[in-house]
Amino acid sequence: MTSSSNPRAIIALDLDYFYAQCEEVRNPAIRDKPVVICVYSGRSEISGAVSTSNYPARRLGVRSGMSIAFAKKILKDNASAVFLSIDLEYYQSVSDRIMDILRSRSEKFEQASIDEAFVEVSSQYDSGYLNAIKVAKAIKEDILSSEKLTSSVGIGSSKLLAKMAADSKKPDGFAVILPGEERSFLGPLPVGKLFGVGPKTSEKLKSINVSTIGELALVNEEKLSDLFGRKLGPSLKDWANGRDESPVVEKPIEQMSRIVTLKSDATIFEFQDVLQPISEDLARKLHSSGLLCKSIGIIGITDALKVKSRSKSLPVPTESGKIIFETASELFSNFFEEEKESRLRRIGIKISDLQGMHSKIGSLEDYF
DNA sequence: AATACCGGCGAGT
DNA sequence: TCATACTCGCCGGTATT
Repeated sequence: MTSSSNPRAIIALDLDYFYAQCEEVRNPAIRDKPVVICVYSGRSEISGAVSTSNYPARRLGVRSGMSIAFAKKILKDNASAVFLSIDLEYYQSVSDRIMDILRSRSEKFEQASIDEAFVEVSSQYDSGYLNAIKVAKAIKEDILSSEKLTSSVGIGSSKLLAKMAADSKKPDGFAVILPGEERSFLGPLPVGKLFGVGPKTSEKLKSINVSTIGELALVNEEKLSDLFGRKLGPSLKDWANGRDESPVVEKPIEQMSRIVTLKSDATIFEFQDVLQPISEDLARKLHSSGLLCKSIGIIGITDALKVKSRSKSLPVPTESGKIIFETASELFSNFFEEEKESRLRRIGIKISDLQGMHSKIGSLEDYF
């Protein structure tokens, strides 16, 4: 018995410069001006980082992740530039409305982030993706009419291809990679454009003379495994060849975290006031999702910006803010005992091993 | 020998 | 220039069973 099936038809949707565009919709007067969305850390008047910006700001050199100070410097002669503090709740409410509509209308849907989603329309497959194109255009127009937001969409035979298609034409873009065109689309692109390949991986690939995705596609698999590990190595080769079987499926929440920047770096455990509210926050979020956590961790970012972490799995899953707080406190005390010289700039709590409230896991010994 | 746990790293939005 | 707040996946090492 042989079986064959059509390629999948997947639409990737990406809301353009999402946070900044939400602000443009809320206040149309700032449209066409450089708009910078800032995460102020509270250490000084302007300390903090740029979350994102609109295209006028980007054209002048503003980038995600740069310091607010640097963005202000770049825009210092631009009287019209607008710096706004991030308002995540507002963007989340806009996102929720859009995602709920898409989810309710799709047979297969996956929200990938606050501003990205996949819709699969394989069931009405045609070789020119005419149906997928029609659906994608309808989605774009829906979002434009209901929320006044532009978006970029890509269509391809996998999530990877659809996503990279969407990325290739931004903003307000529309790109289709037909089945069979995968390699010719990917081949000429620099490896850094491949989803999952960031600066570190690019650097390593450069060291073995691989600079394009087409070159990566030809590298010996064992060599990639040696360099990048048994999972990532083979995946890189697959992706570079346009192979990606990952399904369009909504993923359950796996972890939640909260982290804050301290007013000044700390060398001892003295953060009850900081940990208390974020513990309660996490407990509330857990409870509202109907989940329990089985492991609790702390995150610290040192003055040298190195990430430190400690974690502990619990004997019994919890949703208690008190237990989250007490466990995190204990982990921080232990951490500073082990690393007396550490100065922490940012601290946070991560809860993971999330499970449904009524999942029956474990044996009798867990209860007695 | 398999599985679980732990801390670190990399990547993405 | 001076560096946020999240999420996810994977790695190697070690402990547990």
